[in-house]
Amino acid sequence: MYKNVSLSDQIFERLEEDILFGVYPKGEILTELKLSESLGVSRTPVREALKMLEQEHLIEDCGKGMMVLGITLEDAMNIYEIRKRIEGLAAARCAVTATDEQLQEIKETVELQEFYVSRGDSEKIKEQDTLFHELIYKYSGSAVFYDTLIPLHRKIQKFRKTSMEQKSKADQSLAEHKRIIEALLSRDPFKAEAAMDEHAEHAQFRLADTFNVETGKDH
Amino acid sequence: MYKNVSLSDQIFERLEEDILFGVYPKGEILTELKLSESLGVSRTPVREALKMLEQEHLIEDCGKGMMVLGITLEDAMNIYEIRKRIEGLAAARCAVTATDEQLQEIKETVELQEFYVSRGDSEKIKEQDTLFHELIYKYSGSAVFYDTLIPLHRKIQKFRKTSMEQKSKADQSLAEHKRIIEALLSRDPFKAEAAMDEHAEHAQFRLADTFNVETGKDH
DNA sequence: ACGTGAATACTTGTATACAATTATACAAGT
DNA sequence: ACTTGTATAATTGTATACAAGTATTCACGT
Repeated sequence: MYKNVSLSDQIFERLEEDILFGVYPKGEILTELKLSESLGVSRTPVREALKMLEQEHLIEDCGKGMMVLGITLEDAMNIYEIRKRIEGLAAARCAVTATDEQLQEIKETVELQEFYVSRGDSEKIKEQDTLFHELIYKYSGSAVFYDTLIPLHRKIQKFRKTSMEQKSKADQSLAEHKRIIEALLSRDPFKAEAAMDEHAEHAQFRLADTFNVETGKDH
Repeated sequence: MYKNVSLSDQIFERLEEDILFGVYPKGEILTELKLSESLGVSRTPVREALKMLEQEHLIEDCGKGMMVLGITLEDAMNIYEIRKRIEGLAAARCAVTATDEQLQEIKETVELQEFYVSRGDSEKIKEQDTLFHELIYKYSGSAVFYDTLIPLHRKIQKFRKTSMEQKSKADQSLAEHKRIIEALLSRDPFKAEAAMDEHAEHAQFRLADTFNVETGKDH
């Protein structure tokens, strides 16, 4: 399920990160030829990587190459609106369907996150946060949750990392993860759903606070 | 935003439909060479089509080719669980952000749907149903909703079509679409959200009834 | 100065060739 | 009968060649 060994995949991951972290700013135009030359490979794997980025809606064909779209703060807020509504469900399913070993795997990410929070390493915190959520999607018992939530969660990694640079926010996030893993370990889908819903809600607040956005209501 | 002209895209659409409708049953193995020969094209576009199908999780690399996964009834039920939670939000946004022309475009699909319901043409009903929902995603004001909901809605088209073969269910669905477009035209996000949420809920019931599934609760 | 049109360069889509990996079949030894 | 090793076949990953379409440039006429 998770092999990223081919050149195409490597290039995809690299470009995805570069786009999400602004190395290639919005509006920049990427062409197969230039990328293949700068990366020292042929057009074929570059082309496949661009196809994947296009499917993720991070770039767009603009006639003279692929234009970088990237992720706006507004996109991120909308992603949280969606996550608030379905991550709890995924967590509830996970509480019921995951094996004990899988729950231990999730627990491990919380412990590592605690370690990195004590060190103030926001990059590593973000990594464990990513793993925590992705494992819950993975063990939710249906690929539908995984496939739907993974791209959303991946796309906001830059914003998540920035939030984690504030100690108080990193502490809050960790505390919420602890409540979630506790609910999962006690096999309580209701508690897991509630804890995850609250986590998503708070994470959105933290994002809004970090970037001084009006949280507001949807309508 | 919507150009599907290249061979890759044509092959993708054809294979996607064939997989979703069971022409290629679950477990069947597709190889680039065989497909390229049977379609009379080179491996390159076939390869790209397979990459897209893999990203949509409809096929999976199994070492000796790509194995067809397809969509199970359980997947479809999970997709409805997700749609129930976020389609209402998309509709609410649409009520606020869509232009009058765009709303007319949506209304048009309801009128065509009514025509096809009177004829009992389930294929055409499904097509207009698809268009109705996809336009709402599209005019929801954020690509995030579109990108998230489109693959989910596409994947269950076979189940939607089967449901629409029963006159009573087609009538119900049409009536619900009418309520939604009415709310959209009155620019009422709350009514639009409520009407869409109810529609998704009922559509799930109709699916469950059609295939004799326990609707149950999530947990 | 401005529009028009042709030539040019750029970019992608597709086909094909080749290399490398992996699966398969089959034979030999225990 | 079962494993092991080897040869063979199948399959994909990557590079490259070529064609077609599209944008750009620049010269020319007005």
